[in-house]
Amino acid sequence: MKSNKQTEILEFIQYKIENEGYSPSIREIAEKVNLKSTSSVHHHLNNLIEKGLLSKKANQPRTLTSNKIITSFKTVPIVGEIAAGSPLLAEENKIGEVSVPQEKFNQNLFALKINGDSMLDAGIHDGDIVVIDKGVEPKNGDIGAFMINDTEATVKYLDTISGKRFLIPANKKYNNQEINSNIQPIGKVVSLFRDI
Amino acid sequence: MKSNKQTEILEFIQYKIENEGYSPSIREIAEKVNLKSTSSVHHHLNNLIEKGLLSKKANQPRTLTSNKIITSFKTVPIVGEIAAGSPLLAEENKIGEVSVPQEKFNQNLFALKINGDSMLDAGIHDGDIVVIDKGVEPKNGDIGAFMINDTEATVKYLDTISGKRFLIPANKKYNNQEINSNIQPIGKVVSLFRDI
DNA sequence: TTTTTTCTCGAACATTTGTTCTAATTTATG
DNA sequence: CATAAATTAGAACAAATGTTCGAGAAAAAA
Repeated sequence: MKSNKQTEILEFIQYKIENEGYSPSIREIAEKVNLKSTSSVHHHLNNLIEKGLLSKKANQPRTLTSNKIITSFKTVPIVGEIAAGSPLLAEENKIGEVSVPQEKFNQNLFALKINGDSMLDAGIHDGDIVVIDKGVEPKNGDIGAFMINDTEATVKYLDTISGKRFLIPANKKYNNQEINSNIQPIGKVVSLFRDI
Repeated sequence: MKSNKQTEILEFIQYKIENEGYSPSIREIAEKVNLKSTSSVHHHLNNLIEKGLLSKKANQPRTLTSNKIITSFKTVPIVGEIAAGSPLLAEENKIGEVSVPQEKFNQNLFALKINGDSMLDAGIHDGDIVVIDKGVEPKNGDIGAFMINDTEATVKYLDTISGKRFLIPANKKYNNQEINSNIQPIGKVVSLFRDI
């Protein structure tokens, strides 16, 4: 009962773009939603654009784009958790790609493939892919990625215990590691992907 | 002997579609690749279409589509883990969308938002999104999604214990549940997404 | 009811665009 | 070199499209 003309139009545009690969024309929209005049559609389109749901180029046919939250994706490189010697993000260390929604994409993202079970109790398994934002410095309680001795990348909790800062694994099999000058934060872990 | 101009055109079209959301016009292509005449572009486009690299609708502006396989992502609907009464995949129960790589996409995928900690020891947390393949029946040892009494959807391990089949949570706080006629398998859990 | 707002229609117009044709130019081929 | 093929240019045209305007119809508000 909630489907008014504008959501009908919006859905048709999205359907058309997704399935045909290009935007419908105003006349195609008019026919689809049973409007006899192109100006009626035009009116609704302007309304949808004002609401921020659509974009279009003036005077250019079939340039409607939906501002749906999840429209496009960007790929970020995946590197292995342990990089020996060479720079972590060097092209040689790239082992794949993972995609993240555009809305959370920025130039500071990359992904790390987890090696081992040191974060098991945080629900991060061996082989999982975590996405790291290099632009966000991990704070106490955060899960972050850290570079150790410029040779090894690792993912751990960060926290302060009696005045000292530690890398804290989420697995009792491993010990805390106090942060010293050999440990540099890379960024904060922001999402996780797993193939089961 | 492949024309450099044509790959230039093809790449511009793909770039434009990916970044602007719609196809370029012939004149826009001409300007971009330094051709002074629309007919020159027209000629190359027909050539690319003949090679099967492009498609377009006759006499319709900006309807070029690239036949490259990299549309790469499809969205699958997310529903909440507990759906009371109404069909699980009904439009009203949809609470979002998640994207999966095209190579693993098929019509049988949907996503479920995890509610609760019953699979905590399997690294599946409250709020995680799991992707389910309805076309794959979960086998012993698999993590599957199941419908209970046609009213509740749940994610559990499936396994056989002394001849009987059970839904097995990954958390000692919860008990196994023997499978009876009220429990129907929905599909197998194939991937997991988490925002941290 | 009256008034106001929203929606719709029809027509006309200007722009953008795809298409076609011929000829010039360049590039390959013998 | 001469010839053929491919590429490009220019112009003109027809079609598709977005835009605007005025007026009527429908719905909502007062």
